[in-house]
Amino acid sequence: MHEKERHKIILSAIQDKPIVTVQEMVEVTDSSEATIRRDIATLHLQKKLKRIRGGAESINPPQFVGLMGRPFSVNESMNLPQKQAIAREAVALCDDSDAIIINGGTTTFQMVHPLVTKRMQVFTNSFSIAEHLLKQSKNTVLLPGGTLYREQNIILSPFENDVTRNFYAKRMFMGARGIHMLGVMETDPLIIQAEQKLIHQADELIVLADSSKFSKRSSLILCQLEQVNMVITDEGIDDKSANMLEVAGVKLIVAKTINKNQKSSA
Amino acid sequence: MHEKERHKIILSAIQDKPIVTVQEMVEVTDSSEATIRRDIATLHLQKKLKRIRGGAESINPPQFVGLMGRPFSVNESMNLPQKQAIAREAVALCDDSDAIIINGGTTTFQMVHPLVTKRMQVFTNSFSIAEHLLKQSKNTVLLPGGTLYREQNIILSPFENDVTRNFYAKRMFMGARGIHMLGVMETDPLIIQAEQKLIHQADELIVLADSSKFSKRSSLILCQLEQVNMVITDEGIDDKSANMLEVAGVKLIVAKTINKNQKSSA
DNA sequence: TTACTGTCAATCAAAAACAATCAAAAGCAA
DNA sequence: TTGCTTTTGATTGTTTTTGATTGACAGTAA
Repeated sequence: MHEKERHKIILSAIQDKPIVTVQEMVEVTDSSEATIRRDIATLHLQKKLKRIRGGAESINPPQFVGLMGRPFSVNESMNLPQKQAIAREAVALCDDSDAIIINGGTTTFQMVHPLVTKRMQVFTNSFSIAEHLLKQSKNTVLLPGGTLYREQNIILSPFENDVTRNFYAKRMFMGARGIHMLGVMETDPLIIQAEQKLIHQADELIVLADSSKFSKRSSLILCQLEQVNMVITDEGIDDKSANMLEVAGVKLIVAKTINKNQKSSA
Repeated sequence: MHEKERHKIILSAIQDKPIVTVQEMVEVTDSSEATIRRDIATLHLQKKLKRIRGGAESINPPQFVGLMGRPFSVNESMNLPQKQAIAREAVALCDDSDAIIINGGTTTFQMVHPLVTKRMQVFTNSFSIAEHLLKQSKNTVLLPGGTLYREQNIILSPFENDVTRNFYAKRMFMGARGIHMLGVMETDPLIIQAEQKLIHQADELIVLADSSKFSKRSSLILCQLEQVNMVITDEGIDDKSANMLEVAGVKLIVAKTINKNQKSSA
């Protein structure tokens, strides 16, 4: 992995949560401690972050306090600029007074910020999204009932009788672990269950997935590609994947990442 | 866990309530007493808090932060020590692995703190309680589905089919606006509806009400006194009210506000 | 009184993080 | 390819942080 790439990842991660550790970055970038330390030292000199013992700290107080202060799997804080661009596009599709469903996930979480100025009805099983929308926006927030899972900050319910069935939305926005010819893929069976339940509660199904998701396959199929109305991704998507979506009849929106220092080394 | 993280946790904990103990922080941060003491000593030197025997104290005058950072209404922040004592008694009734229901309210909210060290199943319609328990404790947290009301930080649902019906608890803890011969009283019809739905989901109904509530009457009757199994209040309760409860067959617990050195922590 | 409990400071050893160094690997130009 | 430079990973020993232990002290109960 290139130095620039690592730097991007580190800076992204630090936007999501106030502190990142060297160890976390080692895992994410698959490089050595020494390298990460060098990176952090470099970025510190560039005043992009503050070096602290054990890792790095955001240089300015974070505007978004991260997902409930929980240690957020850093793996998922990758590609943050892409996710933000994708989320912006997603929200751009919505009007005030729309009713939408947002599934919990790191990409969908980025919808929070552009949603702040809206006044919509938002149904979400993400505790984090609910929390932020409640505090920072005037949107109506609805939640399904169930158990709160700390790991994912998500509300899941094994029960069928659920408020979910009483809510019907114009659009449902969903993240994914991978997008493949086989379908939209996820890893966690519980999440699969929750998302499948929600898919039927909206007119349109829109999947938010940064381009890295197209190279990934996961263990479980969430739904067929044909069930998806639209995919929003970033500029990194390859032609083969784009073609695959077209064949499946899925509309594709490519969100442009706003990034001055975008070196197209990929 | 890193020093900075612990410091943040300690400082945030101290904002939630006037004093935190070393033990609490040990459990929350999963580090040793020595480390917490060092942290508190450091923060004391930085004048971020005041070190006291057994823990730390907020440095600025008792600033009640209340539900989700929203300031309490003056009326409700008034009897905070009483409410805390009442809440402590309430939690003292519970064992680990109990399943309980907690209704949203300023008195019941005070149960959060003593609950931090427990490992129970907590069903609550209070977003604030859920939030704090999720972040600061290891309790299992369950939520009903419905709409999030900003005003009260409560989840309310007009629908009958609800996870609520799938949860059955040993005890339900409920606040009240007033306790009167006519019954337990509330003001908000929506809250009445939610609480009535929950009353049937527990073996015992326990009402938490500081003594000022006995002089108050509100507009709506939530339930008859006879439905209540127990009332927990503070030392300010008058004989007439105590007698009224006895006649109705309600067990009464009087929580002692500030005794010599009451450490009723488990 | 004595025994017990909780708090605390001092101390030490283990663990984690670190800086410095060097050799291997990767990149690049001729 | 060779030769040179940059980057990386591993190794070393040093420093910092942490957890556990000890004994001292104060408050409480018997």
